[in-house]
Amino acid sequence: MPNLTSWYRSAARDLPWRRREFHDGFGAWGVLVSEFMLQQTPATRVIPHLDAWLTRWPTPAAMAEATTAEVVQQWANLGYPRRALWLHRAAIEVVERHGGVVPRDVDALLALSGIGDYTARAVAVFSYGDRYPVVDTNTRRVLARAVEGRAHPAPPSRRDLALMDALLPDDDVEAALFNAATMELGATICTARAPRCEVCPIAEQCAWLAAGRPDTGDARRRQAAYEGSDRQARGTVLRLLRDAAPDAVPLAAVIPEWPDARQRDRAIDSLIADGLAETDGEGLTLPR
DNA sequence: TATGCGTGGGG
DNA sequence: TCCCCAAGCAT
Repeated sequence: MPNLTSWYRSAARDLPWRRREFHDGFGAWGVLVSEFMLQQTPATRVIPHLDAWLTRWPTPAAMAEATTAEVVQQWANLGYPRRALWLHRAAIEVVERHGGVVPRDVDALLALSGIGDYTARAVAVFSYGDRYPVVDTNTRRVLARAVEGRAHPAPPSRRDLALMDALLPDDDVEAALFNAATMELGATICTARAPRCEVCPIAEQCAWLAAGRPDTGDARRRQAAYEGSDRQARGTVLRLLRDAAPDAVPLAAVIPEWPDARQRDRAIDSLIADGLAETDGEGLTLPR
């Protein structure tokens, strides 16, 4: 798909982590932080937080010195606050195992907390310029459609990596561009809900379009309802702790109005178990 | 392999 | 309005 990278060169969004100054200023640490934030959070929501984060903690060593409470509070409303915990742990591991330098080796990256197949290769490729397949949800959707002729990708698997690897150009720089271009196409043109095939640069090579876009409206596994869920309870408790920090909230004042007291207590217990909260028996706080 | 894990914007 | 889903990861 040779027209994909040429399309990317002209159509790519101007995102902070794609700018030269960003890489010059924050290096692989900046890429790592941005990738953590981008895990399941839209780019437009990440942008306002990224600069503040990196200004406060410009290196892994700086962040390793922070408390969990500070990190969770700075994470604010980005969602999935366990990511803040994992990023903090990863910073500490980078200091302890790698002298404060984000590793280049994919296996070393994979061994860091909160880093999986996507993030490890994203850092290796987008920061260090090495040649690996970078496969995220956008890439998997583009491959499912363009190559396999299906509206939706199968669940993530190692096969995605092999498929993308086979499509990657030999040259490191071109391969990195191809990775980024595929993700960008999925994010902006080949979207999940309303793909804009009319302006797609690889429409002529797309198996799904050639087949008449079968199964366009098929819904996949439904996300569990959020209203009334344990996750909502956890989110509400944690917001309370963030707003109160560094002060503790008396246990009796932790969302006493919550309709399901057992669910509330379950949320508190699970936050403590995750390391996102702690208690002395009287109050609840973000961990010190 | 399937599930749990936040939060908010857009169709 | 409601619902889909978003640069995933750990278990």
